[in-house]
Amino acid sequence: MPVRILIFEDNAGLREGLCQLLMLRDEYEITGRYENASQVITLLDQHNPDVILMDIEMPGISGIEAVRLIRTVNRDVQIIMLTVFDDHSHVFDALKAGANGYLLKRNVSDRLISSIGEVLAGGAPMSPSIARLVIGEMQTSKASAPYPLSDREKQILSSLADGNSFKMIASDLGISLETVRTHIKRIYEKLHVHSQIEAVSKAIREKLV
Amino acid sequence: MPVRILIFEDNAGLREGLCQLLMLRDEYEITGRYENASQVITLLDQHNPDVILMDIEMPGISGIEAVRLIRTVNRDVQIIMLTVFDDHSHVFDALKAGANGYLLKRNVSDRLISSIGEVLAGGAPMSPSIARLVIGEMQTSKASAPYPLSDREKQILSSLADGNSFKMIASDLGISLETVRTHIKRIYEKLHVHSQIEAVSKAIREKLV
DNA sequence: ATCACTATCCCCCGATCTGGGTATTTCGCG
DNA sequence: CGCGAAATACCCAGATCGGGGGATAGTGAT
Repeated sequence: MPVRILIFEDNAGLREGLCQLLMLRDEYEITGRYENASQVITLLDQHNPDVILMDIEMPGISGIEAVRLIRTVNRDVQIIMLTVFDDHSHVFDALKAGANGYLLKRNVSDRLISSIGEVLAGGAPMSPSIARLVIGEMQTSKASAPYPLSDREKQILSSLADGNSFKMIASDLGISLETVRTHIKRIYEKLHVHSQIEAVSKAIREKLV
Repeated sequence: MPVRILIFEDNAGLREGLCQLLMLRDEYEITGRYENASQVITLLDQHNPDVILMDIEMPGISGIEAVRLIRTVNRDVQIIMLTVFDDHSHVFDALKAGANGYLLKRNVSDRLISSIGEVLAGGAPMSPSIARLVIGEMQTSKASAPYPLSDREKQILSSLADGNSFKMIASDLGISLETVRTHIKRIYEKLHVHSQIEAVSKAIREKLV
């Protein structure tokens, strides 16, 4: 059985180019090609594709909106974004919406075939710069601030961040309320903050908890 | 100038295999190969590599620890993890520590060469299952619970999360303190929380702000 | 024209937190 | 052995917050 592919791409030249490229191989079947995604849900039912190639910028609804729509009714079809945008927000919005891969158009010619194979094998094909962007996201967590909090202080801070009052923390840890307060005061000094909110917000954002 | 490669891998067989594979190509130069990373900083200085292949499980210090150490002194060398572990915590710890790529040993034979090229070109080579894990991470920021906060409420919540007191929020927005309090009460109801801390912690973690 | 929702404002009271102190014990380090 | 860091505990005064009321006004949908 050939792999069923559905294409959404508003640029007619590129759209036909993609089709040509894929039709060279008989393991692929283009079940449909459209210049916008306004009927995406209906078309999804009609064609029941294995893979969708989705442009982002199209007249009517955007490719990212389309992905969101698709994911409300179908978690299985593999979606590869195919676009010129390599900025942070397009990439993350698309991935959060539920895309499985993200290819820049300039990489399409040499990576499309392998990417379709990869996405069907449970992978997440991405252009190199996109992959770097994605892992860069998780690396931002670190570095900046090695606050010298003691173990006890970290423990109390994280309990505080879970929404516990001083009283609750005290009884959780089996120590006096006043002791909790003393720890909290030192935490404030070390973090250069003056309230629970600031401490918790700083702690969460800088990944101390 | 050949690409200078440094290898840390405790399994002698695999280590030699990697060398054989790379030495087939004269654009690569193995400047060193070691069975543990205990001298990693010294060796880094000595060899000044372009790419490091790093196992995770080694006697002495782990590959992840080694990456952390390397990143304290060098942001430029490209590091590819080479390991059998494909679980969430190994992968994320390694990437957070500063690795640029993550290959499973079972994919090494067919992807090593292309991965080295990719990492040098500013990409982030990953085994397919790893890539899927990574993008799965950002999709967990699930849209499942879109709390129906009004615009004003979101604004106030995010100001609160920045560490502002009710008083500060009131004067920032040019409204009365009591109005801020009313909004806050409604936010608590909608979020099912009972304090600033809980609200802010929930807001940040579910990234409503 | 009524309903639901939003944004605005006010009061009260008790609980909680903040900032300023002081003090004891334990533990590791030189 | 003395020193500092960490953990423990207490007191007080004033600010802030949480939960309970009630109130007016505008907007958009039905």
